[in-house]
Amino acid sequence: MEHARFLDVTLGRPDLRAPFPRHFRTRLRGQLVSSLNRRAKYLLAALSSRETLVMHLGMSGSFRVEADGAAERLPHDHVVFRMSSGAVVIFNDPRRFGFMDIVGAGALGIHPVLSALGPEPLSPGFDAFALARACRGKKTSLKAALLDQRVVAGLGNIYASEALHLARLSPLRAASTIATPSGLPRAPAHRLVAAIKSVLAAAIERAAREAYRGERFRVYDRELAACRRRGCGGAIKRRTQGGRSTFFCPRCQR
DNA sequence: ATTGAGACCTGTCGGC
DNA sequence: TGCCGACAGGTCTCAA
Repeated sequence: MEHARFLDVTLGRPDLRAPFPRHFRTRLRGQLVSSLNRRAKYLLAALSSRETLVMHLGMSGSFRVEADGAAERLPHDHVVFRMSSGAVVIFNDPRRFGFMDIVGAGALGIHPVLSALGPEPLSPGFDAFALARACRGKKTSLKAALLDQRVVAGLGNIYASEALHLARLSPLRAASTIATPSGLPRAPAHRLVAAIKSVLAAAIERAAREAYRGERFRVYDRELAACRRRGCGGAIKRRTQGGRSTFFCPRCQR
C-alpha cells in the first residue's frame, strides 16, 4: 500500500464494529498512501490529502495481499483495496470487531479512539516513572491496569500475562503497589517496564520470522503446564479478571 | 472518576 | 453425527 494509490475500494457491507464513514470509497479513491504507521493497535495510513485512514483488526481481523486479477474472494472479506501497485489488499474479519475511519488533517490527536491512549510501550517515554505515575492510587489489579490503554497503549490480554510472568509479579496484586504514595516507582515498576519491552520486542522479532502457532508463550494458554522459569516448575493457573482470562504462576509471581 | 459487567459477532472446540 | 454451551488475541457503553 505504501507509495501506491487507491484505484478502487469495495465494501462488502456498510459496517464493521461501527459504520464506515460517509463517502468512504470516494474519499479514498485516487489518494496516495504516503506512509503506513501504527499507534497502539491502530494501523494508520497517511494519505496525500493529509487525512489519515485509521484501521483496527479487532479480535479476528486480518489483511492479506493478492495480485490484481488473481484475487480470490472469501467469506468475511469486508473491504477490498485495489492499489496502483497491482496489489489487492483485503480486510477479512469474521467477528467484525474491526474498525475503519478516515480522520481529517490535523485531527488525529483529537480522534476519540486515539486521544486517550497512553505511551507507546517501546518508546523511551514509557519508563518506570511513567508507569508508576499511571498506577498510583489505582484500586484495580495490576493485570487490569496493563490492559487499560491509558496506562500503556497497545498491550493486550496475551502480553499482559506474559509480561507479568517475566517480571515475577502477580496479576492479582493491586496496581498501586508498584508505586509509592507520591507516584514514584518501586522496584516492581522497573521490572515490569523492562519485562513489557522485552516481551513485545521478542514477539515482534518472532512474528517477523514464523507464523502464529506453537509454544510461543511463557504462561498464556498454558493452564496446568509447568512454569518455564528456571528452577520453578510451578503449575500455571488460570483466573478470570474483568471477564478476561489471566494466566500466571502462583509459585514465582508475587 | 473509577471500576467491573455486559454487549458487540462469528467460529471453534469439547462434552454429552 | 449433531446439538449446546463455553470461550476466543478488543473495545465501547453503562451502571454502580
